[in-house]
Amino acid sequence: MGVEQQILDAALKVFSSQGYTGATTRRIAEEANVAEVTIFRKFQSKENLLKEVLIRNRVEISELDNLFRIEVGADIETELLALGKKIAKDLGDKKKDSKNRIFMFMLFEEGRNRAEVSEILTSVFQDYITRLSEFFELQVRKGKLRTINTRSAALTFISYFVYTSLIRGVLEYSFLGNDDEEVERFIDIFTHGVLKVE
Amino acid sequence: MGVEQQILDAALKVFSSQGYTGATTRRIAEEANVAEVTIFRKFQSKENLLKEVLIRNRVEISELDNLFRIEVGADIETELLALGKKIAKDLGDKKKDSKNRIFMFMLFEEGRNRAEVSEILTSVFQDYITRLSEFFELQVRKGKLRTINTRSAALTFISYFVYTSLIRGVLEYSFLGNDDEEVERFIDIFTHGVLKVE
DNA sequence: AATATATGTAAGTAACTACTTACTTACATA
DNA sequence: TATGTAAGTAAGTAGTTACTTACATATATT
Repeated sequence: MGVEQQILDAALKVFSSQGYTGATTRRIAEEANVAEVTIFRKFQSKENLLKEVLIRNRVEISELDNLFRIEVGADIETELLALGKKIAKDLGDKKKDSKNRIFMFMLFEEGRNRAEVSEILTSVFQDYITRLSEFFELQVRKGKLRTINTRSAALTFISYFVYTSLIRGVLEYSFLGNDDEEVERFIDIFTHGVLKVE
Repeated sequence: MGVEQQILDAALKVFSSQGYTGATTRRIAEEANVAEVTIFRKFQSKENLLKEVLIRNRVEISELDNLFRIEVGADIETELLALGKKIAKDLGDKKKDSKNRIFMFMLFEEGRNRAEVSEILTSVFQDYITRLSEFFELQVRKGKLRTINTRSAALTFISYFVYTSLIRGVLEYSFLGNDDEEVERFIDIFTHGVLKVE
């Protein structure tokens, strides 16, 4: 792996856990197993390093495509469940080689003060919502879902997964027990609603 | 207003917008219109100041009580809508004198590294979820809601409001249009589900 | 063998930050 | 009037941080 990539990976990791201000170039260099000066030779400044990390971790449409390529199940609930589990896994994934979505949460804070960050967050969010909306739209046309506002459905869906992933990283001990069971209960509510039908 | 309170208010504001590491005692002093040294005389350290801010902004049970005191509507959907609008308003409120909920979002970041912060977040989260669960539990017993996992319902509900409030503060221009209409669409989905019933 | 390139080591700079110390001013109360 | 208290002013300390400079080393290329 090239030195640039080592640095980018390390930066992603340290920015994620310490935030932009909290992350030091020294710490990033340590994590990347390079000399600190190498960071400046390759990326000029900490600010620019953040930008590069941002650019290279922008969610690729192709990645999203992959996420939405789910097996067509017998019923829509099964399909939604499969999609939900996939998204939950994707968001919670902490493996080094996978794009670290936790990074996004650092960005929520940074985004309030840095226009470039806000811009990227917006585009990622937009991609996700659009993609999900299209999926729901399709299901409505197929007659599997009722005629709802698909963007609102997408937002409801996304909210649950991003938020639970967020709190999982923060709360002392998670009351959210097993991933999959929790997702199943959400999908149940999302599919059928909470209302008692007489 | 006493000097302590001025400092606490300023700290809340600056911590919220800059994060703990990004906030400087100098900036807080400026915002509070006091000399920097006064902060240290009153609160000893920046760390301790954060703790005090945390303690004094802990969501009071009585406040939650107030939030859940909603009018009993004709149907459950109307009640949920009223509750949702109230929560959205509470979370989005940026008035100076109201407890600044944006602060919570800073805490999500800080909570990953600071046990005291995580502890407080956990208890606030727990309070909210418990309170909402009880509300749903009651509605199930009343026969207004079907027999669902009420904690999951609460989590779904909370997720939507916290997440949308989060992105509203970050994203460039909000695609989320009007508050109330967006909430209405969420409540529709939450109540009836997305499934098409034949 | 000569040279260029990529990296490391080490020392340093300028700015900033949390926090301290010493002294001053304003005001309330005894 | 004298004294205590809460606040300000100002200067400073010690540590950290982003970033620079100068020099050394190793490896690949010509």
